[in-house]
Amino acid sequence: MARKRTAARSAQAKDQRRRQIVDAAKALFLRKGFTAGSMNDLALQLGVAKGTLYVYFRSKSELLVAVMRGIFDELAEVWQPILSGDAPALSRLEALARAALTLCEQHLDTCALLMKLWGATGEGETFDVDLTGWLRDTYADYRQAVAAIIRSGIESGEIRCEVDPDRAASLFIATLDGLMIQWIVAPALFDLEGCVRTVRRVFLRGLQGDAG
Amino acid sequence: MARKRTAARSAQAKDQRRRQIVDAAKALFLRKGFTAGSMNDLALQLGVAKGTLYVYFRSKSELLVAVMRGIFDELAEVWQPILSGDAPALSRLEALARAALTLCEQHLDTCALLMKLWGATGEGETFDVDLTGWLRDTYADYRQAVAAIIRSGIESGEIRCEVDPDRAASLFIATLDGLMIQWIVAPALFDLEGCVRTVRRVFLRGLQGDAG
Amino acid sequence: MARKRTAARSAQAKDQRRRQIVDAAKALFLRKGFTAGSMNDLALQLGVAKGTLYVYFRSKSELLVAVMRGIFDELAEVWQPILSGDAPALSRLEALARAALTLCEQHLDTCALLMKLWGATGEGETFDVDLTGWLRDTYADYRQAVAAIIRSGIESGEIRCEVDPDRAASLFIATLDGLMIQWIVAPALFDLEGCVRTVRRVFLRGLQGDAG
Amino acid sequence: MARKRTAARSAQAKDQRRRQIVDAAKALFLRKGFTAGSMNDLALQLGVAKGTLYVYFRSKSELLVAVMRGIFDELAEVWQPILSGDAPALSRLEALARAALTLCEQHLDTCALLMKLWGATGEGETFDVDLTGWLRDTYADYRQAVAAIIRSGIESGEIRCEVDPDRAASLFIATLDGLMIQWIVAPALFDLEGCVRTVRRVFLRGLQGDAG
DNA sequence: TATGAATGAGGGTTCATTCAT
DNA sequence: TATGAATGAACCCTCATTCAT
Repeated sequence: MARKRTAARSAQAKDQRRRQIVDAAKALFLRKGFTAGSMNDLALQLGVAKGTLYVYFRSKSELLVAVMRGIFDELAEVWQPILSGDAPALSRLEALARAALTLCEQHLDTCALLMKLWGATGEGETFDVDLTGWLRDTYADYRQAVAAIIRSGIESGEIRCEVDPDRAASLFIATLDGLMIQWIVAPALFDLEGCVRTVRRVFLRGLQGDAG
Repeated sequence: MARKRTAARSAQAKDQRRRQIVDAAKALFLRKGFTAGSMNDLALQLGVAKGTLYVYFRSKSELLVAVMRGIFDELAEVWQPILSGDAPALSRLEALARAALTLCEQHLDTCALLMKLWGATGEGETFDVDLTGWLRDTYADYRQAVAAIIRSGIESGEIRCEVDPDRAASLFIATLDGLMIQWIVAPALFDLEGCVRTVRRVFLRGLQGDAG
Repeated sequence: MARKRTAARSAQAKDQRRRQIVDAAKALFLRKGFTAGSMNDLALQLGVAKGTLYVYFRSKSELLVAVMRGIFDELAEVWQPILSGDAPALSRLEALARAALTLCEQHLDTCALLMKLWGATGEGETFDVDLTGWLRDTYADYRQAVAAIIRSGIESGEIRCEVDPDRAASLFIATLDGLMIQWIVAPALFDLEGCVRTVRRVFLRGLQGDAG
Repeated sequence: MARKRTAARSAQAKDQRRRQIVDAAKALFLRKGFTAGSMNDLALQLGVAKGTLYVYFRSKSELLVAVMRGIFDELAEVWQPILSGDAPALSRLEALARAALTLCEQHLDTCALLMKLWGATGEGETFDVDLTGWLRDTYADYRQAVAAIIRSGIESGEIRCEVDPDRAASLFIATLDGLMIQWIVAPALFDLEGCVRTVRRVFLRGLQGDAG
């Protein structure tokens, strides 16, 4: 019994340590990029020995995967409630846009990192993990979820029936990704509400039935 | 006279060599990314000595700049005629989208490189050149050109007057960038005409006046 | 406790390794000069990996500083007792000369290295450390110490009062440096006692009061 | 006849070119040291192609020899008249010291270069020319010339007979070399007349017969 | 004679990773 | 579990030298 508790506590401690490392790695990769950010830097910043990192992650690549997963988990956290909600389609799309862009605004650094990491994907072609594949699957999941919303909008008459739900979902996500890029390149130029309003007035309006 | 011709021939040869190097660098950076792609690889691929590269480019960064310039020059070549044309606004926007996406389709590698390089921008201390600034300026130029088209569309009544030209231009470019990303991540899923059609049916339709 | 002992042993081992590297660097720089002697050579000679050197010294320059410090420490070890002794001035000066020249004789290689390193000082942009300044200060220290001896000799009547202690100290050190140079250039021609005798018969005699 | 004149003119032009290169090399080696100063720099500074340098000098080492020869030639120019003059021994020695130190003062940079080059002597052990040997011979020549003066001073009774002319000559030259070193290390501290006066008051006084 | 593109060995330095402790 | 010394391959870049023109 005592043994078990100890083990549990230990497992918990290990998890916490892992998280600390991932957080530090996130900050490091953001500052320096994946290739340029070194395990040495990371160890120094964490105040542990270089070898310790390899107790928790088998390689630098594995660490990269953990960091990316963390980023997409954050997005999932804010999107999931909206995706599984039952509001009208157009307002759910607007909510998704607002949620994604809010996340950008709050964690512009994280978004920048996403771009950096994504540029690193496939780099050196020797990753232990298929990052590109994982990214593709993640994108597909989101597209399907958005397409489902659009499809429901078409059924309810909110959205014109000639719209192809899958393609429109792609376009929707593409728009958000593209806005994120611009935000990163020129942070000063953007404001959340302006973007959301334009998405509503142009994109969502484009989806809308003529009666709308 | 013979001297002059020789010099001219030599200058031409040098130019050609430069171009060869840039092309090879483009391919290399695409495959491996900027940081991971080494000058050694590049020399090997070109079948020249490492030192030769430094006869043509003072540093790896300078090579990167040349590569990026080349990419944007390609885009400019297809966009410029459309931007300076006098077709109706909506059809010009559609033409821009088709041109950009066609370029993506034809040079998916180049697009991927663009993303990679962009992720690398600012990575690792400093570049010899302010790449980020240059990228930001280039984006701004394109945004203004698109905004001008939209503005003319509003004047001609093609586009609804409540649309903010600058924001809509941002959205337009963002959409294209975002589509490019998806294309890179999952090349199999996309087709040019489908994308253009969706841009027309959703985005452009969203811009259109009610009369359209 | 065991931990502590281990740490102590480790620190000691590290110190020893450092010393090994400095010694090997001394030998290398002597043979090839600072710029021409490479870290590669050094590693090969020590039988360690190139990277190992950078565990102990951050850069080649830092290694150079360590080497120079070592050389001057040797000199300080033999001069200090004489400088702080209380023998008559002239015999102390003779002792200093003999000590310095003996060191030259025993470590002709070290002397040659000193000259080489000194020539390298200021060579090639910048060192991490102000070697030239350090060298200048070290020289100044010795000059002052010698001047103090001469001054005491003047007070005791051993040395003529019209001698300028500071200038004479300079001349004394210059003579020793110059002899060192000749020794290095033509090792076969010199013998310790001959030099010391000539210093006594000419230089010290020149300092002496007429009564001497 | 015309042929001959042309050849003469050409030879003259070649000589002039050689001198230009040596001068530029002197300046370059002074600034950067021998190893760090590159043929590229040199060509750039001269405004000629890299290959041109190899028309006049077979290698970098040969250039070094030319530079060193030039430096010693300057010294020879001021010493020769004194050496072959017939003034009293002590005043000739003083004249030599003044001449050498004046040269130092006027061309401190050249002296510094001498030290640098000298440090480079034997560096890499792959010189095409035996620089060390040449330097040793040059020193020997000067020592013999000075010894001859001292010997004549002994004969005339100016200098005490127990002085060993060869050793004293060594000491004399050593003193001048050592002063040069100090001058280079701390230029601010030295003045010509002070040095000469001290040489006279201490060194030459030490040589002098008791009657002096 | 003069050129300058090309070379390729070698420069100092970094870094992910391993392993004995 | 945690360490950190050691590794060695790879990094970008420099440079004396050559040779076809």
